[in-house]
Amino acid sequence: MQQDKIVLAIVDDHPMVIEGLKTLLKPEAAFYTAVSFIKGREFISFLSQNEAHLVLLDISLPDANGIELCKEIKKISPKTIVLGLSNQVERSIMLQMLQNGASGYLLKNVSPDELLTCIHEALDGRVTFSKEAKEIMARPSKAELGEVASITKREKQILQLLAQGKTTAAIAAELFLSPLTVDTHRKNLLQKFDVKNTAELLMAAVQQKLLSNM
Amino acid sequence: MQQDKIVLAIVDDHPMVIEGLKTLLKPEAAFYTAVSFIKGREFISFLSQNEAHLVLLDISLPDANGIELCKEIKKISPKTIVLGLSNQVERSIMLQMLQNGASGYLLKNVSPDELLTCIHEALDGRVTFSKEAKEIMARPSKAELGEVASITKREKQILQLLAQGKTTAAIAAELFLSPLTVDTHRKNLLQKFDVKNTAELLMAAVQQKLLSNM
DNA sequence: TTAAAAATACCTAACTATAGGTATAAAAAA
DNA sequence: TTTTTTATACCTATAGTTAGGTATTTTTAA
Repeated sequence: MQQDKIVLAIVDDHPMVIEGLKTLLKPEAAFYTAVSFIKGREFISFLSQNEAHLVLLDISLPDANGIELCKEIKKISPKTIVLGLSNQVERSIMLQMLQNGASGYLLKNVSPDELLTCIHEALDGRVTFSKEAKEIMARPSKAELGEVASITKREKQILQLLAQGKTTAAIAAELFLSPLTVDTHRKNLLQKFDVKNTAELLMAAVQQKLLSNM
Repeated sequence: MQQDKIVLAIVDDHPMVIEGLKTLLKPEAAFYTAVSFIKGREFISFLSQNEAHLVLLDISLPDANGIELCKEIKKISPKTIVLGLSNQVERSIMLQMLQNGASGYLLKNVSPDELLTCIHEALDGRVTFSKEAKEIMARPSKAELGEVASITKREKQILQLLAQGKTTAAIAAELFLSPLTVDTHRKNLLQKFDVKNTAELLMAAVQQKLLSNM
């Protein structure tokens, strides 16, 4: 009773990672057909004509934002299971991935066993994380799954000015606002990013590339 | 005329990268014996008892600083050729690696062909870079062209902790220093970078790529 | 082996950010 | 059109940073 193989896509700009994943998947090669893509957009093209059951999606691709890509994938093919794959250990990125429909998140130091376990779990419809990713997710945090940092225009603007070392008062003067208003925005940013001061806020913003592209 | 195989070591905490590299090396398996290590220290132990002709050394290992590790390797076994391997595109890291005796640097998006070419070149005694790494080496950074604040080890350490949102008191506790000392270091940093607060300091540090590696 | 640089530690006072609220009007979404 | 989100503004306290220093010891480089 031979059923069709599961189509497993790998999207990663590093050939060695692709090869590594393929090798780690070999023990179960009987069940999977692996296809791989260096570019995020290539996979989107593929997906519009073909089917993929599960995709291991690198978050930091040169030609696309992994988080946006995940959203796009789920829009084109809602049944495709997405597992985020990255070196990035930011909890907020993981949360954003889940919000955009991902079924889990693996850090690139995943062990061979974990990799296969996570793929099984994801194919069974469960949400899954690699060991280290799980630890990060377990970390206590105010930000719940529903309220992930999506910042408003005004907040982005204030973030930018904070990054220039400006004080609340200076920002207020520049934007013709009350310093108290600026303070409120800053406090909201701290809450959204789940950080406790401006320094940490800016580093989080840098990591999420919120400061470079405006 | 069968000569002994070249011992090629891979030091990387990601099993998938190790597998990927091994797969990419397969075409020339006749010439190489590949050994791999998840931990930097494991390789150091190995090296004290065995020989390795070339090592592909991941720069960002959890248990060791790649740059320091490179220095250590060259001390134990000066003949071992070290090729840095990383996702990190910081020119300063590459330069530090070379200073510590590395024969080149590969970014993890290296293509299969490049990988083999670079290994050949390194074994021939030449200094070698992957395509993208070469590009980065070719353009001197802003940092090197101009006004770079030269900061001390201690200052770098404190900068890193400030980037984690830690307060003077917290940093002092972590480093077993007086808060007043930490404060002095922070003040010196502000002066060196010619900025007026921690937020601006961190952004300047990010721009000069002083925070990504330690 | 000196001189310079780095790391250490202290002081006072002023300034700024952070925590934990509340509240209202104007835009956007549902 | 109602509901939700965004942007606005305020309050009280406390915690933490910044601006001016000075000064000793320990390392590193010349």
